[in-house]
Order: sequence, then structure tokens, then C-alpha cells
Amino acid sequence: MAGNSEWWFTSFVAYRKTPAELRRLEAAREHLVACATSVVAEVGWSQASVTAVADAAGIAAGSVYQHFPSKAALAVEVFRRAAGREVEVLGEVLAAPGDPVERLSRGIQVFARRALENRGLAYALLAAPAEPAVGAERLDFRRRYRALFAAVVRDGIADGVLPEQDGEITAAALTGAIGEVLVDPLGTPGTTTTEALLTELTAMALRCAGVPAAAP
Amino acid sequence: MAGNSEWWFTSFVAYRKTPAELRRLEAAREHLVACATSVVAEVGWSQASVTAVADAAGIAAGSVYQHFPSKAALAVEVFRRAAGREVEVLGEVLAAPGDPVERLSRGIQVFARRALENRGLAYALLAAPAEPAVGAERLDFRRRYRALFAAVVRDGIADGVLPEQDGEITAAALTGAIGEVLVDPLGTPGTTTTEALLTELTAMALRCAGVPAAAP
DNA sequence: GTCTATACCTAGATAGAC
DNA sequence: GTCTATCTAGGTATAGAC
Repeated sequence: MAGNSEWWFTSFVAYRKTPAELRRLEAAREHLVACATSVVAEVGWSQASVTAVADAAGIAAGSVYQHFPSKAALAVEVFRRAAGREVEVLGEVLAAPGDPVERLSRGIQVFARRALENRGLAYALLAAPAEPAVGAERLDFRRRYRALFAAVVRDGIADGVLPEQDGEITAAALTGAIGEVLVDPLGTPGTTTTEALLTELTAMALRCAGVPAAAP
Repeated sequence: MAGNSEWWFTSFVAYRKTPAELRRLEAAREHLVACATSVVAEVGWSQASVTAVADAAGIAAGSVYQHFPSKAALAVEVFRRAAGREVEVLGEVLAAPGDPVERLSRGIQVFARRALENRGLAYALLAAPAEPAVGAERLDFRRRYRALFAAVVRDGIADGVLPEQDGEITAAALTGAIGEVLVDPLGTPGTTTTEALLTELTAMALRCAGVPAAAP
């Protein structure tokens, strides 16, 4: 009985994985998430089957379930990581102290530049068909974007540099407008270079928020 | 031999369905498309299985294939019908003769009002997860919307009532902005009534196109 | 712990009876 | 022509060997 008791104790309570084991496990998980992110960015959620993701990570399909209880859980993790990075970066720019118009302008450009540098991922985050679990995350993601933009718009109204308006609507519009412009797989006819696109996009966004037109 | 030959002739060349038969067949097909549209508007593309659509139409799942060669073909037909109606209506308003700003303003309100009156369908057309065949149609649909808006913006620039800008980008932004505002399933906190939402939305769209702010 | 093989489920599509 | 029953494919998840 004593031996049995000790075994139970050892297995379920006192036993811990060694630091090396933990690192290895964590690294494998990270690697899996990173590879899954790449696959999603390349082929979209609907084509990112467990098999495809496992292949990309160099493991067997069954082994995925050593790290995540379901495909949906993995997908949600992929989305949260990527979306979290974007929100964080945009938040730093938009929430910085300073002139609201300046912050808005720089925020748009950061948003757009990052999306253009990784169109596949941007499309996956903003628009690509996805299972319901990811769709729910996406709603939250867009809501966070809107909240960031809305705060800046409200600051601008309070400072008197932006006209009276419903900040939530303007924020939603900015999110949708930028997404629409960026996500179009054809690129944007009429503006060939990235810099020209950014210039036009920023100008549009500032008009949308009601910034008076600058002298030509 | 003569009889056989006549049979062949009758069946494959000279035989025509009677007008009554044709009407019946066409009516059944129309009914199927209409029911499928309702199902899609209610539960989205991903949940609109052949079985669900057939149930709604009051026929067996297998009978769907009497009218369409595949589920994708039916889905595309559903999309084209609904999208075509919307583009047509918006086009009539936007392409009417008159002041570009006035046309734009009325176009936004028509777009928004129709979407709000049938949110399920609007969401299906604009944003709901869908199979690739429908996704391709949606790209075309958004492109047509953009073209309509872009034409009005160009008219406005030519008339000197709108500032110099890339009409394509503004058009894309308007499509995305309106979609984002309308599609949000939570409604839009801060503006409770439909009329207030329309007012704010129109104001935002006019700012976006660069219409100088009206006197407060 | 990871792989191989497989069970199982969902959903589109087909065949043959009526 | 429509329905019932069935086939098939693709993809998630599991079990057992190594």
C-alpha cells in the first residue's frame, strides 16, 4: 500500500517535467502555431486542414492533438496571436500622446503598411472564410480596432480638430474602408506603388474623419 | 428500322416540351432559388446544405439535382440574382442625372436602407463565409459597386464639387465602410434608430468623398 | 512522444423504385 | 419527375504500435 501510495503521489502531484522537457514541449507547440499561421496566410482557413498544417510542421496529423484538443482550438490560437500583435502595434501608435490627427494619420499608415507587407495574413485576419470559432474571434478583433480608432476620433473632437460626429461609426468606417482597399486581391488600379496607395489611403481616411482639406 | 429512326428523331431533335411543361419546370426552379435565398439569408452559406434547402422548398434532396448540376451552381445562381437586384437599384440612383453630391447621398441611403431591411441577405452578399465559387461572385459584386461609386466621385471632381482624389480608392472605402457599419451584428451602439444611423452614415460618406462640411 | 492506420462523421452526389 | 436509399470523398479525431 505504501508503495502504491507513493506511486500515485509521484505521478499525479509531485512529478514535474524537467525544465528541458518543458522547453521542448513549448518549442514544439510554438513551431506548430507558427507553421499553421504560415499555412493559413498562404491558403486560407478553409484549405488549412489538419493534414496540411501537420505536413508544414513536419509532424504527423495525429501529433497535432498532442498540443491542441481540436482543430478549432489551434485555429483560434493562430488567430489570437496574429491579431493580438496587430492590435498591439496599432494601439501603441494611436494611443500615443500628441495631436489626434497626426496619430490617426500614422495609425492608418502603420495598419496599411503591415497589411501590405503580409497580405495573406491580413486577408486571413480581416476577411477570409473561416469556421465559426474563428469568426467570433474576428468580430472581437474588429471591435478592438474600432475602439482604438474611436478613441482617437473622440480625442480629436474634444480638441476641436475634428467636427462633431459619431466616433463609433467613423471608426467602423475606417476599419471597413482600409480593409476593403487593402484586401482587394487585384491590388488597386490607378495607384501602382505602395507609397502612392498609402498617400491616397491616408488622405481618404482623414477626409472621412472630417479633417479640413489641406492646401493643395 | 424506320420506327426506331423516328423514335430517335422525335426524342432528340423535333420533340419540344409543351409550354405548360416549360412553365412548370421554370416555376419549380424559381421556387427552389427563392427558397434557397431565404435559407441563405437566415442561416448563411455554410449552413445552407442541400438538405436544408430542399426541405425549405418542400422537395427531396436528390430532386435539387434536377434543376442544378451541383450545389455550387445553385449557390452562384442565388448570389447572382440577389446581387444583381442590388446593383441595379443602386445603379439607377447613382447614375441618375443631377448633382453628384445629391446622387451620392441618396445612393448611400438606398444601399443602407435596403441592407437594413434585409440584414440576413445583406450579410450573405457582403460578408458571410462562403464557398470559393460564391467568393468569386462576391468579388465581382463589390467591383460593380465600386465602379458605380467611382463614377459618381469622378463626376463630382469634374464638376468641381469634390476635391481631387483617387475615385477608385474612395469608392472602395465607401463600399467597405458602409458594409462594416451595416454588417456588425450588434447594431451600432450610440445610434439607436435606423434614421439616426442613416444620417450619421451619410454624413460620414460625404466627408469621405470630401464634401465640405455643411453649416452646423 | 511520435507515427501509422483507421474509425467515424458530415455532406454532396447518384441510382433505381414508384 | 420525384423520392428513398446508398455511395463516396474529404477531413477530424482516436487507438495502438514502436
